[in-house]
Amino acid sequence: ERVSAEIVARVSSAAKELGYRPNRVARALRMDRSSSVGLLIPDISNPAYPPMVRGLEDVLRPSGISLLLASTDNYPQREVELVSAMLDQRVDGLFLATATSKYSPLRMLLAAKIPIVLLNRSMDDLAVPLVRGDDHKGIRLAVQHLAELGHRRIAHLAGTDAVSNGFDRREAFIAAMKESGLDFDPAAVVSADRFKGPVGTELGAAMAGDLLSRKVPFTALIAANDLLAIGCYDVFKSKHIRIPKDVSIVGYNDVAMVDRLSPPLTTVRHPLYEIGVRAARLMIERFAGAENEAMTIGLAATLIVRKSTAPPPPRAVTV
Amino acid sequence: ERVSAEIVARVSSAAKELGYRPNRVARALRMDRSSSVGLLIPDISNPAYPPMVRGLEDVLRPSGISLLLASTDNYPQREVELVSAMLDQRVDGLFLATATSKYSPLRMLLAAKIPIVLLNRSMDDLAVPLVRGDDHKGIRLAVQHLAELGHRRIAHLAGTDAVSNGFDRREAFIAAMKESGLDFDPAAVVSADRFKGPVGTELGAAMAGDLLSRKVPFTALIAANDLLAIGCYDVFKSKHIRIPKDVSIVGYNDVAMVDRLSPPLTTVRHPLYEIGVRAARLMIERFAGAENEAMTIGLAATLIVRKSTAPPPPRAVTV
DNA sequence: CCGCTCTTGGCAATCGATTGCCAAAACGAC
DNA sequence: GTCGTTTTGGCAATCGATTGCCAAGAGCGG
Repeated sequence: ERVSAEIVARVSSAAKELGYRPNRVARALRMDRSSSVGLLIPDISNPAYPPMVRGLEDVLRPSGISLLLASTDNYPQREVELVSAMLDQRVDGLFLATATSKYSPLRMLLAAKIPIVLLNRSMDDLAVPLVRGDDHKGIRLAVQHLAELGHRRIAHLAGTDAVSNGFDRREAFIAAMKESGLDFDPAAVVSADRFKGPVGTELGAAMAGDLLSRKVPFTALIAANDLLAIGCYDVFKSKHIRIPKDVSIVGYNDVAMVDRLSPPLTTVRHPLYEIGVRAARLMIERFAGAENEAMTIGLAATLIVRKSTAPPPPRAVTV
Repeated sequence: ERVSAEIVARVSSAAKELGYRPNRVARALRMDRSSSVGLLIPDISNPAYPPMVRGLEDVLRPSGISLLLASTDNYPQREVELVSAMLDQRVDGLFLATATSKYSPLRMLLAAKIPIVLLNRSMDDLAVPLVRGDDHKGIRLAVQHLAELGHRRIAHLAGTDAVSNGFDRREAFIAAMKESGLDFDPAAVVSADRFKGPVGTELGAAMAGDLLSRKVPFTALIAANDLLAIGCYDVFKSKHIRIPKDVSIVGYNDVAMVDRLSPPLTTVRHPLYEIGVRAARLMIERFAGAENEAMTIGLAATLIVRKSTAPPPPRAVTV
């Protein structure tokens, strides 16, 4: 700033010749800024997360910020341990894609005043920026699409209530059903909370089995996410229920490869990559001094119509 | 060690009461050990990598080692930048799933004496431990399976020569063809090097199109990885070539969801998760003082037979 | 030539934990 | 009670970069 250009050039060329590279650990200690951020996700093997991670990476890299990744498998205890470790490591910020709506033991740790950005899932009563997809709109699009095809009895495989996504999508489902004047039957909603174990196709299969055992009539089904929808494919196929001839299925997220299932899955496109991008930008703005405490960014959801939805058969399945 | 148990208890309880947590940055500076490691992969969105990352995570977490993740998209320059950044950050070790066989500008950086473990891809003339799947065996299993079904003319969609996997699988393919006494035709091998752009289904489609344009007869095809195989599905379907009736297809890796394609893909199971696990163990042993410099761990490959392979049709496709 | 401002170079403190050393205190044995 | 050993508390240096301060030197106008 106040040194001559010549000196600057001389010093930096000398530095280059000597191959000098500043020790970021020492700098981090002195400045109390590590230029690294932490990211907690449920499971990197769940196909919904890699695009989100890429979104974060792509924005953070140009800023020279490195990313510490960890999977929690939705275990609160592990989450606390991992957050503690990251805090001890003095990350400059924390991205959480693992938030639960109600009380989380994390709260205590989050009292630490490092910037936090929530991805996808919100936490009640916590003034923290959040980037999410528009679940209400997404579900409404799905319901409307099915209604237009002529479906009146639609079932829903709902995610956990503890997670805002699961809760919101179920609420949205109920609202959209009434809005569209369809026959909403509480018994046609199966909640993941009735089961245990990891979210995945097996869970979807178990839930679909539960739904069938209830004998509630339905001609279409909306799953809270694509993995659950795939579980339905498995169960329906084994029972010789044809998709979409007998039952229409709509997924959620538009995860990789669901366009290649048979039949290709109609699903709501959740902007996973974009969520990562926007979350990272929010964090960087925060680093730059912006006050974005309670800001929520809602990204549009769109319906991707493929081949798993069709007009309903004359008589509803109750097999 | 030489202090009374009572003091130890007193101190640690006091520490707990005060909520004392050691600052890992300061410790890292003093001890020159950060308890973090770096991981470079081509792209976390490529479904082959999440399982590998999980394998690493699952072994590193119990040891309290955190993981810095970065995707290079196979750009050597980005790789150099990311490795530099990680070195500046004083990671204790580096996992590279991005190695290229021949010269890489990375070499210079790797002169730094931090432990390195290569995943999946090897680097010529570099004494660094490597964990890989058995590509020769995997390809041989694929060829033998097709031979047993009665195929004699088999095509191969080969990966880049610059990457050991691509090279090895192609060599293995040629060797296995001769070994099995089949009709090996160099023109039936399409190399990814003839194209540019990211590895993915589009590349596979382009390669399959190239193969078809050559008019070499073949009744089966082995792709160097599942994504390429999926690209073939697209092209063949658009040309009304039926799988497996007209052409049999074998993939490689057994990535998530390929069991749900139509038809479900016969593929070689590459132990992705296990590679991550073993690599992490190698690293930890190294931290503990083990000398495992040039060790290579080869993990078994197995063939997963699904529905994309069948006996050849009476006459070979040359469409 | 003096006094002023602006540039340099140099020096010391700091971040928080680790490490080694030393003195003080406690303990045991003789 | 003395000597030797063990425990304890305390102190200082260190890791490498950042930050502020101060003095020496350069440059300029009066």
